[in-house]
Amino acid sequence: MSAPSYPEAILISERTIGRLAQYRRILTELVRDNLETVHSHQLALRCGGSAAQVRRDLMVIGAEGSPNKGYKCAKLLASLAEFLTQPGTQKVALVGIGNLGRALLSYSHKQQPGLLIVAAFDIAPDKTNKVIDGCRCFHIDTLESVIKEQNIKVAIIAVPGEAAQLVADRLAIAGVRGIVNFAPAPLHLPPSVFVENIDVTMSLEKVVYFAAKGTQSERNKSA
Amino acid sequence: MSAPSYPEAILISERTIGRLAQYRRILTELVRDNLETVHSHQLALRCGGSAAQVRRDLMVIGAEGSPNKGYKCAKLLASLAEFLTQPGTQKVALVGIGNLGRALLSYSHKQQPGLLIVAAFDIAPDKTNKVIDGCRCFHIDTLESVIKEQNIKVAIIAVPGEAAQLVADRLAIAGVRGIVNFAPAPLHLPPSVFVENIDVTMSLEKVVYFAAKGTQSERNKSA
DNA sequence: CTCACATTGTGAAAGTTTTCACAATTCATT
DNA sequence: AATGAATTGTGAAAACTTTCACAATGTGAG
Ligand SMILES: NC(=O)c1ccc[n+]([C@@H]2O[C@H](COP(=O)([O-])OP(=O)(O)OC[C@H]3O[C@@H](n4cnc5c(N)ncnc54)[C@H](O)[C@@H]3O)[C@@H](O)[C@H]2O)c1
Ligand SMILES: NC(=O)c1ccc[n+]([C@@H]2O[C@H](COP(=O)([O-])OP(=O)(O)OC[C@H]3O[C@@H](n4cnc5c(N)ncnc54)[C@H](O)[C@@H]3O)[C@@H](O)[C@H]2O)c1
Repeated sequence: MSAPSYPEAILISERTIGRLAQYRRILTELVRDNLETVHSHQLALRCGGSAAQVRRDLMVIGAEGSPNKGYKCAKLLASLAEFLTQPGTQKVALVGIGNLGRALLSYSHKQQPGLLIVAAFDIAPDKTNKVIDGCRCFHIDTLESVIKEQNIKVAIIAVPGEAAQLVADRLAIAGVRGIVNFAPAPLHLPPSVFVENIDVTMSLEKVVYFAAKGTQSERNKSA
Repeated sequence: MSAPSYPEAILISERTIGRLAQYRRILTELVRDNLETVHSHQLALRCGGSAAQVRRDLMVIGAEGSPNKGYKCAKLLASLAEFLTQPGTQKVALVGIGNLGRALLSYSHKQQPGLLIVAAFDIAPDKTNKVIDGCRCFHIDTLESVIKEQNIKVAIIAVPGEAAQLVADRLAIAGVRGIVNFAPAPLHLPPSVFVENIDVTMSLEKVVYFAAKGTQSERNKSA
């Protein structure tokens, strides 16, 4: 017996996972447009990377293309979808129904296959106990019970910076394993919770800097 | 005489610039709270990095701290502000007054010292020729003239993906040198224009992946 | 005044990510 | 069938980023 002692599941970098998600989005379009096959350099063009990088990324999920013909769109899309976990499957919670929160609700709602925000929370009574863009809005007091009831594992934080850590702690205790954080404050959480920060002000300041000084190529990318 | 032939202005990485912007934000708070000095490890805690990294970052702008006492908050803030170009100085344009665009307008408006959105554009007549959150909204047809008139160098794109490249081209021709792009499409522009992509869907998918699989530490960060 | 200590500044090591470059493979055409 | 052109898969190099670790340096206590 003894656990098979896997070759220690090769861990895949955050960067690579992000790009794989992009490839999925692109392939969804290609398949919709009835494209049969696609070359690495075409994918590179559509995501802003290099062909070599596309091939390397696809290597990690064991995708196979054929020389001179490239990758089969449908097959590759299926591989990516399986690898990344089906979209639409994951239920997402939103905390903070302010200006940004409402934009995200309308966005989630519109996305075709995308991730779905199924519950939103706020502390302001006038924002709760209603349905916005098809999503039920609850008072923050019910956060734990709703998250557990619906077995939600992913959340988005869109509350003011001062409230972010408190909200994050509660989410983590309620069982959330991954958070997208829009508040400009670092979250201190156990490493079992994955956090992705989106800091719009920081991005703007970067752009201001490089717009003023000489630019720095528009390489790499994305949040 | 002869131009001093600078030691070839050491080019500073995008990552570092982003963190310097974070330090500035943190220091603004510290100064507001009348803190005299700050240690590298305190800054690290408040931005989610390591003390060594903070020191290395500050090194590139030639900041000086004193052993055992750390950095002088006021002086460091001044150095950062000078290095990054004064905030509030830079005028920003917004293209796309949809759900996200309006959230950004209200945000810009609220930010204390922050970057200021001074002109917004949309193609829909019902969104233009009014003032939202203190920002004048114009029809997209007037983009070139307004941008040139106000000498705007930085813009935010918040239009649907299909329109993004077209808008970007027009911005670049009008003289914009840096763009924050929220549309999930890569922009192909001359390298003299700096582009920072913020891809919310990609970030969410990353979080979904790492929430499902074992996590990957909440290291590094931000957009 | 001297000592013990906390902290900076930084060269060098370690780690990570991207790019290069090329053999192997497939397909279209002759 | 053989040739040539295009493209994949991937080891190895290059480039870049972070961490380590420690000498140098102020600071405050005794
Ligand atoms: N608006 C933007 O475009 C934008 C862009 C980038 C980042 N952000 C960040 O996103 C966050 C939200 O921004 P916003 O513009 O939507 O602000 P907002 O003030 O419009 O909305 C914040 C919402 O959070 C709610 N809230 C406050 N404390 C709470 C708590 N403890 N629990 C639950 N809900 C609480 C408020 O009632 C409000 O509805 C802020 O941290 C902001 O810095 C906003
Ligand atoms: N809403 C979100 O939370 C969110 C999050 C991440 C990314 N995004 C992306 O940001 C962009 C905008 O999202 P949104 O939710 O605000 O969409 P939206 O449909 O609410 O707004 C888009 C706006 O762009 C305008 N527009 C369309 N074509 C234009 C053109 N050629 N020139 C000028 N204006 C034009 C429309 O009139 C509309 O007002 C999209 O690319 C979306 O994928 C949105």
